[in-house]
Order: sequence, then structure tokens, then C-alpha cells
Amino acid sequence: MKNYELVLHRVEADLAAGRLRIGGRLPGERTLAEQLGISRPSVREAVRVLEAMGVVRTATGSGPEAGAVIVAEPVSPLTAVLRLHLATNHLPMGDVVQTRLLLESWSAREAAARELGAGELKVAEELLDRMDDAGLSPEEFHLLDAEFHVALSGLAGNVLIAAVMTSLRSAIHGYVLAAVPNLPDWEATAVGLRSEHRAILAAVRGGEPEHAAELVTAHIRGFYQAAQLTPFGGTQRGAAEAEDDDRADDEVK
Amino acid sequence: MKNYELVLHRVEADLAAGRLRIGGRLPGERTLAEQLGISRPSVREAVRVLEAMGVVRTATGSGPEAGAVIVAEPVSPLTAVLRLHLATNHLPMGDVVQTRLLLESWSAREAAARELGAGELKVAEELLDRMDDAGLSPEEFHLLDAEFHVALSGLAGNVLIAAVMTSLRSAIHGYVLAAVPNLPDWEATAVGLRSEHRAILAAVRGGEPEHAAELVTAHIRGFYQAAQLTPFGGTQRGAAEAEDDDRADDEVK
DNA sequence: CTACCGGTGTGGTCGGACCACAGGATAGGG
DNA sequence: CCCTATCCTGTGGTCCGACCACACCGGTAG
Repeated sequence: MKNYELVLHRVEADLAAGRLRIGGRLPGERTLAEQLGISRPSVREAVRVLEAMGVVRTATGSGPEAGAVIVAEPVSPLTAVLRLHLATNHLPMGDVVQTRLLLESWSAREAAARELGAGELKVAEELLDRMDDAGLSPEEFHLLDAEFHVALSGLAGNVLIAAVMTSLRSAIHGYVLAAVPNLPDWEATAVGLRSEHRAILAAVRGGEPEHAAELVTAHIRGFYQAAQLTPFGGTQRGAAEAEDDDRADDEVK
Repeated sequence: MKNYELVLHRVEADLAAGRLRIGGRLPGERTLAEQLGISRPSVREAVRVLEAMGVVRTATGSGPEAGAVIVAEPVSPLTAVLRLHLATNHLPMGDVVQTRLLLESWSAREAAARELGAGELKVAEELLDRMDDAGLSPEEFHLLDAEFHVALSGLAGNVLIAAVMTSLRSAIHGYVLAAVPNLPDWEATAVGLRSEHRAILAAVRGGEPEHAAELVTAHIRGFYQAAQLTPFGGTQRGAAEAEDDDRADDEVK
């Protein structure tokens, strides 16, 4: 058992038992080290892990905001894990896009099935309004687009799926942006995307689950096909080739 | 910019550029510290984070197995994040179960749609055979059950979804096990589960996507209802109440 | 040729030290 | 009496140097 794990278990147990709650603070690193009979560096390693997991937020200084404060931020760790594993090429981008498709169509169906008030739809609505600005660059447009899709998936009321969706979008962002030049006519595409967004939102507002899900699916598929990205039919794998590709023994040594 | 992030960015960049690949090794902690102009403790914090993210595996000693070896293990970090955030009570178990239902039914549909050879189904098959043993305790049975469901979701060929499913099962495990006493008749339930599993596998083998998905959905819903767990209709939220519940100012101070 | 046994490099841990930062206590001036 | 400027204190952030346990690997004695 490595020493820093003592801290992780301690914190998890305290959380589960209610001794630690959101907004609460961890004891100081020195205190924690003494309590657990380990050194401060070990404690620090654990705190770093907790920070990376989105469980604490550290800040220097004094006062209630300083120290290691318990938070609940599942999105950043998910995003980080996703990005790192995409970088290893053992996580095919096609799988990520496929997952996004699944989560989003489900979210749209679920959101449409709920009875949503105008207030809940307002955020998404405003995003669409901002996307009508013709002066937006593809990057700005796509950022708003991502926000809209994330907001939509949040309307289904499942915080886990919403968190995963947010991470997926972040991971995909650079990928899809790099494919914009593949589009035959960006302006025409943007017009199409705008109207599709409006239609999706209308279906959600109107309480048409199946229709909303279909629109979302077509919307996403359509864009990826137009940008000549990920084939959805096959299961193209980036991992397998990378593995065969192992010849180079050019390690730093 | 914190110092340990230098290491994270360096490693991510090296991964993306192909300078680091699975099976490769990070430079030694001392070397890395010198290269980046930071201290060894800072490097160690970063390595700990990478380890927690499932990107490296550290080992002491000498030889090719020692040091920080690049791996691709997305399951453990996902599981850890899930467990920690469940512990904070800001991640409703109902959402987790709902997500599981979504991923599994999709996986079953997808797996049935593919043309799977007998070899690919063999693992799942063997698990079912082992579950026929009448002497299994509920815990042992449920472990095999979880393995079967995970194996099934792996047949869809999406490594991301399979990884997430594995994590979800781990997170759910204790929860569902604690509900076994709610069942009116464990033995009868086990018999039902066994036959449902066989039916699901048959639908997958027979290439009946919709049927497989329906069977999986019914299978999961049925069990949770029998065990009087998570209502699927409403969106019961554990988070909201926990927030209101904030009165206690009994922080350690 | 074989078996033993240090050398060497790896991560794991520790203690102590210093810094930057931010809030709060305190002493000073108005 | 109140307000303000200053110092004190506690926090994380970083670093250094040291020692340990471990596992391979090569030299050496048998």
C-alpha cells in the first residue's frame, strides 16, 4: 500500500460518511500528514490526484477560500482522461463520436418527453440567437454549437450523461474544427446547421421525443458526412494499427 | 501555471506526437526534473496524476518493467472518478443506473447487428455456464453477472462505451448487492436472470438487434423493480436535497 | 560453466526549509 | 470613535538532499 493512498481512502471515507461535504475543507497538508503518520510530500501527491479528479480545489492564501476545498467537478477529470487516452491512439475517435451520437439522441428524446418550461429552454434559445450572427468565425460558431448541444443534453436531467457529453464535446472540438476546410461551402453549412438547431429545439419544446431524437441523429450524422469525417458504418480502429506499428525501438534509453 | 502541469503537458505532447507510445517509458524522475527545470517532487506529483489517469504504471526496481511505463487503462480512472463523485452525493445513483441502461441496450442492439463469430461469444457463453452453478452466493452470482454484462457491452466494439460500462458496473456493484435482501425469493430471481441472460445472448447471436435491446432493457428494469430500487419514471435527485441540507456549520474549523 | 553477490538505477519516502499569497489582528493616525 | 496601514499567521507551492527498498545485471569466486 502506497502512502498517498492512505489520504485518498481517508477522504473517500470521510465523504461517504458525511464528515466531508461540498464546500468543506480538508485539514491542512501538514496536519493531514501528522494525522496519518506520513510525510507532507505524500499528502501532496494525494491532494494532486484529488484535484485532478475534480474532488478538491486548492488555493493559496488564507480565509475560507484558501486551502483544499471540497468541490464536485466531474467534467474536468473526464475531459482530461479522454484527451490523454485519445493522445495514446488507443481510443478511436470514431468511438467517441459514436458515443456522442448515442448520448445526444437519448438526451433529446428524454428532454422532449419531459415537460420543460420556457425558462429551462431559455439558455439554449439564447445560444441559437447568438449563432445567427453572420460575422462569426467557424471557430466561434462551433464553440456556440458545442454549448448548445451540451445545454440540450443537460435538459434530459441526467447529470452524469450531461457531464460525459461536455467532456466528449471538448475532446471532439479540435477534431471537428480541423475538418471545417473539408466543407464545400461553410456559409451554406452554417445556414443548414442553424435551421436544424431550431427544428431540434422546436421538437423538444413541442414534446415530440422520437422526432427530436431523429433530428439530432440526422443533424450530427449529416455534419460529419459533409465534413468527410468518421465513417459510421464500420468500426475503424486506430488502435490495432498503432500496435502493429511497434517496430521502432527508438526509445530514449 | 503550476510546475507539475509542465510534466503533464510534456507527456501529452509527446504522446500526441508519437514520441511516446504504449509500452514506452518515461524518463526517470530525476532526469525529467532536470530537463524541465523543476524539482523531483513536482515531477512526482505529475506522475501520480498520470498514474491516476491510467496513462502510466509505475514500478520500482530495474529492467524494462521498472519505471513509469506508458499504458492505456481508461477503466480505473473512470471508476475512481465515479466512486468519488458518488461519495459526494452530488451524483445521483439513479442517473448512473439510467446511463447503464442506455449504454447496455445500445450495446446489445449494436452487438446483434454485427456478425459475431462463435469465438467472440465464447467468453459470454462461459460466464453463463458458470452462473448455472446453484451453489453460488448472491455476491458471486452478481460478480459473474456483472462480468457478463460487461462482456456483452464489449461485443459492440466501442472501447469507450465498454470502458464506461465497466466503470458503471463497479460503481453500482455494492449498491445492487445491498438490495438483494429486498428480493422476495433470491433463488427464483436467479433462475429468472439466468434464462433472461440466455435469451439475450440468443438474440445477439441470432442477429436480432431490436429484440436484444428490448430484452436487455426489460432484464435490467425488471431486476431493479424486483429489488425495489431506483424508480425509473421520475428524476429523483439526491443532489438537491443534500444542498438544502447545508445548515450544519459543524466544520472542523 | 555455474552460482553467488555486490553495483547501479529505479521509484518511494522523508524532513526540513523557503517562498508567495491572502486574510485577519493590531497599532497607528485622523 | 472610526478608519487605515501595517504586521502576523496560516495556507499551498516549490525545492533540496538524503535514505530506503527493490530488481536487474554483470563480475567474480567456486
